[in-house]
Amino acid sequence: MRYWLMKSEPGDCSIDDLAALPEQSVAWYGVRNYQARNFMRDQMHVGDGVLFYHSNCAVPGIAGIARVSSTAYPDATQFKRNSKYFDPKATQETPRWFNVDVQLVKKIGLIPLSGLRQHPELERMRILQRGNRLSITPLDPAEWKFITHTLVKS
DNA sequence: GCCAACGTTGGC
DNA sequence: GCCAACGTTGGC
Repeated sequence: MRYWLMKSEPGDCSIDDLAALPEQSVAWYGVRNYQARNFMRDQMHVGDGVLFYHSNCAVPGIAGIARVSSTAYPDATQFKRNSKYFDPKATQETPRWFNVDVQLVKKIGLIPLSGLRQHPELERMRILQRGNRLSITPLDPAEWKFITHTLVKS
């Protein structure tokens, strides 16, 4: 069992968008960074915990709890010529990009980035490091527990 | 909208 | 393989 933080731009797919989807599940397509791809392809398992993070918006922060709901499979958008995620170097035989599915567990009251910074327990989180841009980052179990048990208001 | 930080590209 | 140029990310 591993834990992850996954960024989504709410203008693209917000926590409410996720909640409105069938099965409250979404294919995490569009990742075009090798490190993030490798996390999905090589290290994620069904049932892994996910913090659903809103990035590039007015109040960035953790908006919900989710779970990995599929193993990785080729990202369909890499083959679609009219998609902004189209990759001319990818082929059906040798796909370059992969994604998992992510399913909502529960929406939470937004924990803003500024709030995360208040807690010494979380100071090593990748999301809080200067210059971090990686859209998928692993979480320590202790960080997951602190956030989901202590910060999340039930 | 600004801009620092980072990843990728491509000439050499 | 180096590294300058470029494009993107994402907080502010």
